[in-house]
Amino acid sequence: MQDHLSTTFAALADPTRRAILGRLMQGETSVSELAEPFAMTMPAVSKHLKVLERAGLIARGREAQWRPCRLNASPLKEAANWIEDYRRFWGRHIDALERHLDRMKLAESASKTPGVKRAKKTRAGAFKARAPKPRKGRSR
Amino acid sequence: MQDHLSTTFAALADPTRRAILGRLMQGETSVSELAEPFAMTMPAVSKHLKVLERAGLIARGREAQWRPCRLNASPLKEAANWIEDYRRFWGRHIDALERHLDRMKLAESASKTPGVKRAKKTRAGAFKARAPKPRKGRSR
DNA sequence: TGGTAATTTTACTTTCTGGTTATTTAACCG
DNA sequence: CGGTTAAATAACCAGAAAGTAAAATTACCA
Repeated sequence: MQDHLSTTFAALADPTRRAILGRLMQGETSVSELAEPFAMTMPAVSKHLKVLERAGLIARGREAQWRPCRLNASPLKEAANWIEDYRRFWGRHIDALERHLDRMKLAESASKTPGVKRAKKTRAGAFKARAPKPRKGRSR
Repeated sequence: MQDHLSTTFAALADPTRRAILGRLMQGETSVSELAEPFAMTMPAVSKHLKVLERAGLIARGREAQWRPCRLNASPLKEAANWIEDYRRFWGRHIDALERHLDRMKLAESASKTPGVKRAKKTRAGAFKARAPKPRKGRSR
């Protein structure tokens, strides 16, 4: 997965990991305390912590038999900066997401209904505006 | 992966996908045009687009045999909001990330050096502050 | 009607992820 | 010393991701 930003986003793409970061906002703590709210074994949490650590989102110390974890949010700054560039785009086409979610919901209930088989009615309608530069030359 | 936020972050955790979003900032375009900069086949790009679509980050139309893609940044808003909560944490412990990166770099070069075998000197040093509530009772 | 272009789908492979149980390491404590 | 506690590691597994090549779909065009 190579680059730093990808590692950061990948680390955030898990609700357990985000919850762990949330917990760490209120102060450094031990692994078992972090694990407690979750319905999973310690090694699983340990792996999540390793992912967070490799992303630089947490730092770990050692205090006798405990390995306290503390939050380090700086990689989030980089992520936030990346997202910032898109700020001027949310706001226009605002409801496209909602339409998307609606469609998802429909698709879901449709898939729950057997025998429907996805009617072939998906034609045109959206995107009548401009053709995307057909560029006849350069078949490549 | 279930939840919406995880889906969004997962979609962002790939440089190809982020580049596609970047390209889409300068306007809607066709799949083959999107694919052009990348050293991968069309089906691969098609899959990336599907990931972005399922995350609600792009919308797709149909114009004859083209399926133009357009950017929809609204899910990024949600992601940005989540990250915002951590803003007050970057800034303190600023250099923890840099230390982390340095350690990574060291580990890398160390692993390139055969016969070193990781000297046992990793004790204490960091985290002398407060023990994380040893809580003697409740063995559980 | 047949050809061609754009894109998706299918089928398959490889690698990564998130979880498990069982074992090991490290440090405390009596 | 031996026992207990905190955590990591090892070995394993199922399922998702990311890629490929080849076939199918869809619509234009002569």
